[in-house]
Amino acid sequence: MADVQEIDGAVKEGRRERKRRQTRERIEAAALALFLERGFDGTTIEDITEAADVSKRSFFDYFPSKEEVVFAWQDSFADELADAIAAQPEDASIAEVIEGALTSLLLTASSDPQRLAIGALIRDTPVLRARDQLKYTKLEKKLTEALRARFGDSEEERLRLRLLSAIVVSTLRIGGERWNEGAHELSLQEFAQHMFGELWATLADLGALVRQRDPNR
Amino acid sequence: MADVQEIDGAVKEGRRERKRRQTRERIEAAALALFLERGFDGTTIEDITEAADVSKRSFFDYFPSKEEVVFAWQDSFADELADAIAAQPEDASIAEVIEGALTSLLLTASSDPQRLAIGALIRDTPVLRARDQLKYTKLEKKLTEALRARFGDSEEERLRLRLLSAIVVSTLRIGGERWNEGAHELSLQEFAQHMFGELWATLADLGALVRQRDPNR
DNA sequence: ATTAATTATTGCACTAAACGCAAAAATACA
DNA sequence: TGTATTTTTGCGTTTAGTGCAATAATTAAT
Repeated sequence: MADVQEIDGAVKEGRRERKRRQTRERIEAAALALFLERGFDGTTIEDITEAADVSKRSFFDYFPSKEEVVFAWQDSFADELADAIAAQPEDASIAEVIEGALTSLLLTASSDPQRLAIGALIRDTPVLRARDQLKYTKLEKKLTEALRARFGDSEEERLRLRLLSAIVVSTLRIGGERWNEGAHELSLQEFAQHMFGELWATLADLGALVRQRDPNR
Repeated sequence: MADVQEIDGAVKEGRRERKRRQTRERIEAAALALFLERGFDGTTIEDITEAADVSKRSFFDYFPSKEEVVFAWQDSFADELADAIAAQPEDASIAEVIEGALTSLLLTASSDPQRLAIGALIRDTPVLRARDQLKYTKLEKKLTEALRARFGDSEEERLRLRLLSAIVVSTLRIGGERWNEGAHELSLQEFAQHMFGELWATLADLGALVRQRDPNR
């Protein structure tokens, strides 16, 4: 009764870590399934712990709150962004780097049905929607770091890159809202292209306007 | 015992409305005083209702949650923004309108010690900080509306103005963060001027960059 | 293998937010 | 004055989240 397979498997992960990871995954899976079925507010923590077969108290040993179960995964998105930025061609301009990285990231994310389902869940749950804003904050931070790493980190550039990051993340957010408002004749890729087109055009127009009024900057 | 003064006072506001308003104000005042004294989390709703001398249950008849007491007032900020936009000179460019309106709004807001205190409270209370993000959403919406009212509302312009609003609100947010990071040798007015200067310059640079790569837009 | 030290899991009691409901109090109105 | 309406309250209930101490599982040491 005491002997289990010790043969293959990860050499680094002891029984403790493995079980902990499994339990965490079990809670997460049970929670998401229930959320999608009955809604976030319609699911109590007890429902989750019963489905995952752990005590109510243990839930809080894995997640600090009910909301965190929904958002735990999404830190990875910001990290993927940093990778995507670094993966852009050497000779690309800053605008091209951003557009390229974001587009490829979007296409990847949108092909994951789980993510789409969670996105829908967040969209029609007010509490989650509020919390979701944090995602953009994180994204903005990561983007700023990634741009600094690639395009310089001088004191003068710092604020500029931060503003640029905020602009890009806002575009992403607004694009997301528009996309989810329905009625897309365009593919996601075309849509993204269109959004970036509008963004760059807006910047160019405003830039020209300001330069014209105040030429010596 | 039944006769109270009915002489002067508002003719439109009956005793009912007046008392209700007074109670609401009493709760609000008591809550804010306690929050500032003991912190948001360190204050229970019972503390508030005792100080305001109403039942615990009545609290929820006036405010849907503890947080709302803090944020109830701040809807007015977005409305003031709309007014400030409308009040800008006729011949001002869109950039000038925005910079003018926001600057005057900022100066007004920063001279209200109550607002500053609440701002500080929000800043060092995580729950409130998360909720505070909604302010920017509202601001963005209002700004978009105000700009549309002033600069046209064609289908092509809609997205552009929405992007611009997001950009401006982001600048406001980032500026606020920078300002609160401390060490200001500049006055608030100078600081705002500097932030907008950086914003317009960033837009102009990016605009030029994009036009140069893709001249026919 | 037995024992000792860590770490994970659980049960239980507790605080606090928020909601529903129906009784009681205050106010308006005729 | 009496009656209808609205406000306030008390009470019970649900649920999220915490603290603590006991128990169980795992790892490491002898």
